[in-house]
Amino acid sequence: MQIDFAAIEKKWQSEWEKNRIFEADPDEKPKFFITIPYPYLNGNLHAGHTRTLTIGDAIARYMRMRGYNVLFPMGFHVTGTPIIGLAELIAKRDERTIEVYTKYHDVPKDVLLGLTTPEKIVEYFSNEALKALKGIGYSIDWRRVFTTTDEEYQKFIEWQYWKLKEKNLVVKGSHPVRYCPHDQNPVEDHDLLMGENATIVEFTVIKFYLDDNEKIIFPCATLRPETVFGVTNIWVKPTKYVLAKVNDETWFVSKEAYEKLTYTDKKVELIKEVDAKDFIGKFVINPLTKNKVPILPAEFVDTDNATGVVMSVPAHAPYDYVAIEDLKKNEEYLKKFNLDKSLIENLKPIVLIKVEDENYEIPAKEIVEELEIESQNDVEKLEKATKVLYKKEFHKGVLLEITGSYTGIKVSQIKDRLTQDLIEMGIGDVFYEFSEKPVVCRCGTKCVVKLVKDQWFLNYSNPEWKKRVLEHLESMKIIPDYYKEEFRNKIEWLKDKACARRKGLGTRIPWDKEWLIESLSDSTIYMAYYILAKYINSGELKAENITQELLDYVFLGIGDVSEVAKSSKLSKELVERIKMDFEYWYPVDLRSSGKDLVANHLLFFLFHHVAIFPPDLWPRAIAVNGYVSLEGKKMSKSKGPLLTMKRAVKEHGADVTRMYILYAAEYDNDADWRRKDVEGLANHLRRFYSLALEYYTKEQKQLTKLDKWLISRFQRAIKETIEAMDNIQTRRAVNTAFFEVMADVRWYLRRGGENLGVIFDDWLKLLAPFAPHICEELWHLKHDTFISLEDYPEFDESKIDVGAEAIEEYLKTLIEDAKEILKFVEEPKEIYISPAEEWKKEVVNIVLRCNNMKDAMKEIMSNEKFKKMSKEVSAFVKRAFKEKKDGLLVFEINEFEVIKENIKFLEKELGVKVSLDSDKIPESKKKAAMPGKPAIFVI
RNA sequence: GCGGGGGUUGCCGAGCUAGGAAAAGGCGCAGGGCUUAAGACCCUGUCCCGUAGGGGUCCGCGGGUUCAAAUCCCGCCCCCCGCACCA
Repeated sequence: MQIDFAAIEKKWQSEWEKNRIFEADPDEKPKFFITIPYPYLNGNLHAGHTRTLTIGDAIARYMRMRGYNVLFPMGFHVTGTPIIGLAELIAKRDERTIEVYTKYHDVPKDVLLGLTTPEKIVEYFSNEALKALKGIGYSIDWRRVFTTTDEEYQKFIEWQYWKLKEKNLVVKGSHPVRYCPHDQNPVEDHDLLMGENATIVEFTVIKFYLDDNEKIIFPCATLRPETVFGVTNIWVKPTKYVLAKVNDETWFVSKEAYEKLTYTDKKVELIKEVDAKDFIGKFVINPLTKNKVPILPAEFVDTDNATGVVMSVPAHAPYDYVAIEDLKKNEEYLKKFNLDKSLIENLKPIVLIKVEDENYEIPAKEIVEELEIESQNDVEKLEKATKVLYKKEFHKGVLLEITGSYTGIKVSQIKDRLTQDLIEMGIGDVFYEFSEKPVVCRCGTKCVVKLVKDQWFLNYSNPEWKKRVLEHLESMKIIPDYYKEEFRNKIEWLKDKACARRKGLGTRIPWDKEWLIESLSDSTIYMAYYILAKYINSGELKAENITQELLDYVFLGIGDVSEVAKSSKLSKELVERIKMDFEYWYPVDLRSSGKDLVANHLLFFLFHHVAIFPPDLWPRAIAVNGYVSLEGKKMSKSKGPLLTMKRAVKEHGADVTRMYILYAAEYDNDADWRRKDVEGLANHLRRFYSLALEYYTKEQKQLTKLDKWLISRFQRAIKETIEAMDNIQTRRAVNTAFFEVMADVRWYLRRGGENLGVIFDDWLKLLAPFAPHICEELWHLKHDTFISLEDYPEFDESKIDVGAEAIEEYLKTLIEDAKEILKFVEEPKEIYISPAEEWKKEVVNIVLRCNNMKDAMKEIMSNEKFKKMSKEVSAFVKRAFKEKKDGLLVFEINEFEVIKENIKFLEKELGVKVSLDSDKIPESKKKAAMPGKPAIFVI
């Protein structure tokens, strides 16, 4: 049947808008404030947005029908660099960009070419987004829309930053970034030619002093500073190094290290190039133990890794152990450096870590021997030995007495503490290095780690702040629940975040105007801004009115109305009204978002709320959903493929698009958009529509047992749908409310049901959150209210009819069994059916007697005749217990009567004459009968 | 490496925290019905064997507990995602 989805959708969208039914203001009902992260507008809204937003809208509509006053607002995010980047690419007529934006974002080429400034892009895409969001029928309160570059919004952001500053949560500091010396810019992943997987690792530098010249420092770099207690010597590569002035010290480092140091916050100056050979054989002092140890040559030293000077810990480092053994064996090499063999022979490994349950003499020695490592050239095995040993010691190792005050500390917990101590003592430092190399910029230049100085940071590492966030997390609802653990881990992992930028759209840091506030940091508590936005859009509130005092008062209750009104040049009444709005709507009851925002936005969302607002205004719940792929392929905004929201709606209709995306996947699972499946769903909806036309307005007849079955089954669907929606399981909800009910409807019609209309009022309501337009249209066949504002159906236990359900179940199995038998009979003439009353009583009695299935099964299974059919019996007993729990043991149904009453139906289904004459059934067949499974005999 | 999730029938996916028949629902495929026809719709089948409702196999792999395990316990293999200054 042809249905003009588009016309129906347009009609109701305009009705909703005209009647302002989604504009939410405080009232006496309980409130529900749901927000979805505003989309970033460097392109059109796509299927990914569609998923997150449709889930949000379905929840909003559901909660509204459940009796809540629901606020579902939306804004647009445009701060940051990508929009500027896009404007530049369009201005440059970048071919790839033009292709992607015309082909995938559906921007007409002539329009696209005009989008050469960030402002034009923002204007264009926000208009498009608005059209898309309205065209899919989201129940958004559009009076509150805004864009993050609005002057008023910037006032709000400034306020937020002042609050953080007051609490000392924005601090100055330095941080290491990947940096391209040629471009003189930090590099992001997509700017890299090589080394995308490299991370920045922090080496601890320990300053060994040259014995005969205390001014020269050998800065040994290590990832395991605790091994400083086991140093027997230090290694340098026999090649050219340099002496450099680093701050006020003289360091001996590799040439590469010198280069790298120039990008740090240290003052660095080259003194001269030196030959490492001139230092080999000399001694340095271990600054912590004061031990005097020799400088020795080693070929394995990589001058391009950290300082190019390393400590040797033969007890715990396989490389060091082997290198020393190599030296002992190679007299010629020793001679070359004028080294005395006895010096080497006297190097005794110093063990400083004990691994629980193991009794190694010298761990490195043992593993080297175990793996039969011959020399330091055996790199592959050495890497393996190192990895195995380090891992074991890191996880299970404990420091021995030799480490003095660190005795007993776990290796896994020592690094940061010891490094900190060393720095405080003036004998330590840190050196940042890439975890893998090379790291090369797109321009071909090798990247370095640069320490950006004097930057503003959000002090997320602040333990007090973290603690409060963690505590709040425990009281929140996180959906799905295992993401709570994920959040816990991420909160602990979160470090200080640089929050200032040179480039991009955004708000300037109010006390340091040369910096822009980084765009993730300006979108943390903006849900509060939706309250203001209504008044801003109505013209009652202007940028100049939005003073610090006003926001302090509205959001935090600080200050006095009269003064606030005066300073903000607003009426007292308006100030109070805004404040009351805020107090009514806040906190956010649910933030529903894509899973990509867990480790960033959602985290910051929590941190900033905890920092700025009192505990009763902290968010209550977070829900996380997965991505959408297209025909199995990952979508990409910048490369394609991409399906825009508008296109999906245009091609398939809003309701089909919504329902498909809600049904395609649950929670954080990814959904796949498959055109064929979408069309299949459209058919289902058409079928639903025509069923409604046929039965909804039809006059009802007297209710039969079958009708009661339908009603009973439908009650179960209501219950499960509500349960699913309360858990934000839209897939389960649609599956139940639509597909499973549909399956029951099919059976109902097949059984000759005529009163399908009895469930339709409720069925339409049940489906309204998912397919609101169609439901609204059909609802109006009989009503003149908005279904969107009706009460959601409630589970009514009194309508459950276990007896009716048992009958239909019974008939289904009976038909199934009979058909199974009929397969084997060539020309069936008649089928005899006879219930097994005796066995049934026996089993039912046991079930009634026993408290649980386990005991019942034990008893039943002790009977040989049941044991033979353990599968069938257990199934029956399981059902019996379920029914027993539901209050009635429906297997009390009179099978004989049921068959008798439905004999016509059975004959129609089976295509043969059905008879209830048990005398005609041979004993052998009667034996196969079970409770609920009558004896069947075909002639 | 660390952390989170997961491996179920041709596919997508329930079920797995309360152990109880090859295991919901959707898709696909095959056959049949309806229809002038197509589409839609309805029915049946879709692990293997079977001329009586049965038997066998089965939920990543290997063990164990139990009358009974996809579900509980132990060991192993494999896959996906995050690890940041980017929205």
